[in-house]
Amino acid sequence: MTSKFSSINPEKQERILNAALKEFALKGYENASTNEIVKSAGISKGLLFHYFKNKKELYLFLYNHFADVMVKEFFNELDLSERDIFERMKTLMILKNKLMAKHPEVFDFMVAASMETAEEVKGILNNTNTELIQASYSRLFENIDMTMFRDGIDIQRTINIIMWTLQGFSNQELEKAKKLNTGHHDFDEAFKEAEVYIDMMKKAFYKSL
Amino acid sequence: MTSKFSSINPEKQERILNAALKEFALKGYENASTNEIVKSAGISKGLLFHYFKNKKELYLFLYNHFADVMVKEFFNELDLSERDIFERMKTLMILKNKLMAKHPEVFDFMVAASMETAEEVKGILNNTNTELIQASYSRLFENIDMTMFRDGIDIQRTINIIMWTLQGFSNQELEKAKKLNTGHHDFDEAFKEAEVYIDMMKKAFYKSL
Amino acid sequence: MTSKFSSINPEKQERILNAALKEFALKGYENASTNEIVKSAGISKGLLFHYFKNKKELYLFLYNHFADVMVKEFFNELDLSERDIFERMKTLMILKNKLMAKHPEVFDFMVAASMETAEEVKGILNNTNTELIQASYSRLFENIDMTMFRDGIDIQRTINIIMWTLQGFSNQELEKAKKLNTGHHDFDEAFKEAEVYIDMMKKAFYKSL
Amino acid sequence: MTSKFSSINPEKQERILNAALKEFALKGYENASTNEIVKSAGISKGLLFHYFKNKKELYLFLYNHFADVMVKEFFNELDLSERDIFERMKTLMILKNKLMAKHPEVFDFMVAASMETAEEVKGILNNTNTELIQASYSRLFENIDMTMFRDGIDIQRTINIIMWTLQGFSNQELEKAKKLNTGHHDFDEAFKEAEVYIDMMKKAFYKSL
DNA sequence: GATGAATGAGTCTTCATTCAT
DNA sequence: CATGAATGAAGACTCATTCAT
Repeated sequence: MTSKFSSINPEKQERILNAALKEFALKGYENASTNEIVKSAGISKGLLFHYFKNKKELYLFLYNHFADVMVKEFFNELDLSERDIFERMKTLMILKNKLMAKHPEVFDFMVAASMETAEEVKGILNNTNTELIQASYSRLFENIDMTMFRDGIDIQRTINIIMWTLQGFSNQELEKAKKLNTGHHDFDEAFKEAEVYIDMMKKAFYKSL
Repeated sequence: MTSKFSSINPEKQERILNAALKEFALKGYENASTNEIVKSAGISKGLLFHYFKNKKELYLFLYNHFADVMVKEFFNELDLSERDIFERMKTLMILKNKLMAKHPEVFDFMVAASMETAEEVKGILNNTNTELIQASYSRLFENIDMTMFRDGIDIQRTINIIMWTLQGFSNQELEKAKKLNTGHHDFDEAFKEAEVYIDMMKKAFYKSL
Repeated sequence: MTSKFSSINPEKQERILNAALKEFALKGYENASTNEIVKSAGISKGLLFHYFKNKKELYLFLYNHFADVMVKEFFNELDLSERDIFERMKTLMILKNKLMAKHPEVFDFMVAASMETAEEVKGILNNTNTELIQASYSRLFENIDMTMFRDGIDIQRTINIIMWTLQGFSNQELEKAKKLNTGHHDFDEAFKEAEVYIDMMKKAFYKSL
Repeated sequence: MTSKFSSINPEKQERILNAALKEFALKGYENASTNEIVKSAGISKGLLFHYFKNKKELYLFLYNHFADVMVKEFFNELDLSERDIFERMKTLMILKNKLMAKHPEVFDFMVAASMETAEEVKGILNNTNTELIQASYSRLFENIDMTMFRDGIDIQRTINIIMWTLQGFSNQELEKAKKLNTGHHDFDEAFKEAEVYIDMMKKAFYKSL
């Protein structure tokens, strides 16, 4: 079914994908209008349903497509040879920010999708969702240098604390940015602040030199 | 406009509020049907729009009403005389669980509301949202005993680490529960696990005895 | 669901019923357009679906309604005290012709309905169909005078021959009328011709005087 | 227009014809989907409309084609040298049953076509219809032995009575079979029953020996 | 206050037909 | 010959909102 779509003019593909992405990101699955999508993609009503047999299939295709795109771009740039967990997390946060700045609508869409409540789409999404995310997440903590942690410490749980802390911080910054909704807020300051947290956690969980 | 509603038979008020709560929690703002609401509230179409000039106003009223109810019930039961931050956070988590068990639909609604993507409602909600949440959040960390923390430590940021960690843990447990969707999962075990994290953080951030 | 419809302005009821009747008779179930129905009934799109929850329910209501009307009108006027089978069949044919002249669209609709192939509607229709028709048909042959038939003749099968013959004749005349589609063709002649067949059958199956 | 079609690979012709036959028989004219036809015929959309300028022409071609096929097969096997009307009618009924068993889809299609309500197709069909049927029907009663009938009897009308009776009986059996929708019902019994009617009519209309 | 009939723009989806390749 | 991308009108049905009663 999707082969039809994959084999057409890439420029048109992109137009359709972007139109759908924006509409779904903005309005959610149920409320998004296929009418709006075709209008802003500049194609006819019939054509959309020639490519995707219904709204749901379009949505799922979008989700898989962009999840793929983002995950690939992410791991392409992520340096997994860095074995210090904090360095790794720092580059990870920077990378995430770069991607968000580069494809903000894709991020909006993925976030909206992961919160999607529409019955029709919820189940299927969660499955694909977790597969991808679990596969990806586990890679983030592969091959970490454990020798740096204090002796006797519970490393697995410590990693969790580190992760939750950095996530919490990251979300806080995001919220701030959204509130100001000045397109770009001061990333440098945010990273300095992140370093402070990292230092606090190093002091707490790493062997003291 | 809402004065009309406030001055009617409280039993009918509740019927309407509950009908709307369920419908919005289940289907989200856009997809919720005023038809279903009036049917399950046992009132006429016209009457609903006599009380609330449109769907949006009804939604906002609901949100404010139940946010109020929950926050009040929360702080009613929360013991702010306990000055040890970990004890406070522990009772806070327990309280949250109790409230979720007692009013699951209200929680569903509030969560759904905070994730609401519908344009019409998103903006306004966030405003009200943050006012309440900021007012509430700041109270949670009032009058904490700072003397327990290691000397020279950055207390404000340490509190953040503690909070983010416990939130992260809490969310993880919620996700697990959702995935199993057995009505109730093993809370005792979860609390034991929480204590492990708390002990780790005490060791890291409190003065060693 | 139908109570809504039954309780409105009878003049409007009739407008809707007639509009739907014509559309369904002309185009069949699947091809009939609810758009056309509302347009020719002079009501809004929403209103039709306020009365009938979908096209199918409207169709079924129509069918039951007009089957009822026709059967009632039919048996109201049919004289079941006449015990001679040929006299009875003659009056029956006359009556059928009168009804067809009086409500031609209803007849078109009922005939079309009984031939309806649309899956959605076929099953349900056949049930109601046969109940009504069996109940009606059996009454047509109640209390016939059997003493007129030749001795030793198989009366039940003879009645079948009579019925099939008169039906065959009736259909032939209908076909002729349709082909000429002059609104009215010469009924008198047709009845004289019917009498000829009746006389032939009397000679064949009745005792000779 | 049809010359294009007639001059292509016969195997492909048959594939297209059968695909269309099935679709039209199953869904009726309006509801049949040219999409389904091309899919199940394994040809492209454009090609179908290259052969037949539109859906209607395809339908009409099908109808004429299969009417021809059936009529030819019918008269091929029908023995017109048998001059006794009842023997002729008996073999005719048997033949009809054999053809129905051999080409059920064709019969379904022809029956559905003769009941077709779609405006576009109704008129044209009836014309073609009657030409064929009249030409065929008249042959069925050619060269019948009139000497068997009672003296003074109206032979033309008697033949009608015989025909209508046997048609009526045949339809009744078909209805029964449909109601039971066991693929095959007891034909032997049906033929015995037919013989009973035939004997009754012989007694009534033939010279007594 | 209370009712529910009425509206009509909007929803997704289908379909015969055309035409550039 | 043959393809299948492209069209857009039409399909059934929904829904928040209004208003006469």
